[in-house]
Amino acid sequence: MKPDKDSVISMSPVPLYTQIKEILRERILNGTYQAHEQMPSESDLIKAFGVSRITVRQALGDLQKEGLVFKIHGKGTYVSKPKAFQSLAKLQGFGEAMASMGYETLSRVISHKELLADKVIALKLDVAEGEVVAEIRRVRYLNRSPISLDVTYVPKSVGERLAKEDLAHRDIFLILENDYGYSLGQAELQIEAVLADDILARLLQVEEGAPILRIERLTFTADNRPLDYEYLYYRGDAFQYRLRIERGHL
Amino acid sequence: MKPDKDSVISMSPVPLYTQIKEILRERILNGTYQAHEQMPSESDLIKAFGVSRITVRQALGDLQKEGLVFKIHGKGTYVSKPKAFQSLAKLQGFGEAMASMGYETLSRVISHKELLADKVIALKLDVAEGEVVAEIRRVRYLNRSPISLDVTYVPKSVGERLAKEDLAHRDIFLILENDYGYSLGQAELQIEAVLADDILARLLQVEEGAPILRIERLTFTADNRPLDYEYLYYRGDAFQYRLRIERGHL
DNA sequence: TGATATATCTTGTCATAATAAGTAGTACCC
DNA sequence: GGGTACTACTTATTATGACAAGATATATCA
Repeated sequence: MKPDKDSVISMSPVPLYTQIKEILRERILNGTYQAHEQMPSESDLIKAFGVSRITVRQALGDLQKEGLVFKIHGKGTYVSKPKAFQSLAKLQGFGEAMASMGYETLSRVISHKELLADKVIALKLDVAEGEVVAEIRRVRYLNRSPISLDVTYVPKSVGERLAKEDLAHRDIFLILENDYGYSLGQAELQIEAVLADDILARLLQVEEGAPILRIERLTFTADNRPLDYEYLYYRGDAFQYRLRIERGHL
Repeated sequence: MKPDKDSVISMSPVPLYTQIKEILRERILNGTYQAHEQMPSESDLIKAFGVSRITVRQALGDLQKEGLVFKIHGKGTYVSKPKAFQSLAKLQGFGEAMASMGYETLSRVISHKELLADKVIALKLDVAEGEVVAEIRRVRYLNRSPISLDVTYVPKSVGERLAKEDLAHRDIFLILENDYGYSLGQAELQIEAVLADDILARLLQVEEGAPILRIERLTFTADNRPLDYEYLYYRGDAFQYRLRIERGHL
């Protein structure tokens, strides 16, 4: 029944439209579809993948939301300029964001321990002060250069499970979502500029006193419970945080 | 054939799912559907509006993207906590943001001139390279302490009008919206950490080499034309940029 | 009683199909 | 030659129908 054309694995638990989306994303990133004007029409894709229109449209619609393509009514679907002004206020892990732009990242876990929540962490994670929480420190690399130090706090139970995961290659966000079934919702960010102290300087291979982008991020599940509290220290010279925000109407 | 139940105007040029989305949004805002657990099921909405499931799902999906509702597979669709949390990544000027927190701000215009757009500015403001644009430099104070240097680029015509305004006490955003009738839409932000050079150090009364939060902001009107391009240099020790973002699902 | 099975809610995914509407090229008529 | 109408593309919208899968309460059986 299911014509497995073009390497779509229909028995996979991953939705068809997601598989197609990933295939198309790959083709955009590797240049099969060049910027501007490209992309086969919906009916071409229907024939190529042997799926229905609704599936193709959902895949293309998702890519459009991610900013990789845009559509013009009556003309077709086009590949966006790789300009990278994507990530419109989208909550992404570092690895996710880089991977979606075609970069490879690596993390090095420098510590993973349990400690007692202080007042701030208890408040943020909505646990009692003194309760045990997990702290994970990772240095993240992009093209072998250190980019950031991530200090992550999660509830004890989550931390225990994460201890068994391959944090060097996988994003915590993706593990939480795909493996643990958490549905991530909003996040609160707080951004400021600081100077590198000796520890940061050593880990990120910059001079002491170099500019550091310090981001505090509290991530909530879809039902608004805090799940993940992080301090991210980005090298100021190597990373820019881009986002798109809207003027609040409503 | 089209059962115009519940005031859906089927002959309108507005898509059905958009009409339904607006009706549901209205009900969420006016409290017909209260926070958490509410929202009729999809089949209820199908019967109530007399439309197909795909239409209801598109309406709910859009509302989910806007953050007003969230879904739980197998359980239902829920209204997100409204109020305060709704201001996810709201675009506002510095003065606005501070005023809403009860602080008073003051700006000092240190220069206001016209110049020829270089390549970057021309690209951002979507004008021809070499075209005349206005540049406004302001130092912003909070409690008599300098907080930021704002370098603003706007088209020549807007700059000429702004020259007559009281920029010391009024936000450019508010002038554009309230006096000039522009409707502001999205903005693209780019945030990075830099070190203060001698000019910044003098203007912001910090040491040379102090951490500076550098924000590049391109603001669009509601119909997506670039209107205002700014570089904002915030003192790292005196300001934090807070926002709330969402995880893009669907 | 307690564990299991079942029925029935819900949302998620996918197929097929019809009509509308925007775009652009072509053929036709004046 | 130039304007108009037609046609053949495209995406946009909506409908109907089916089955999958998560959640939950109920009923059943050991």
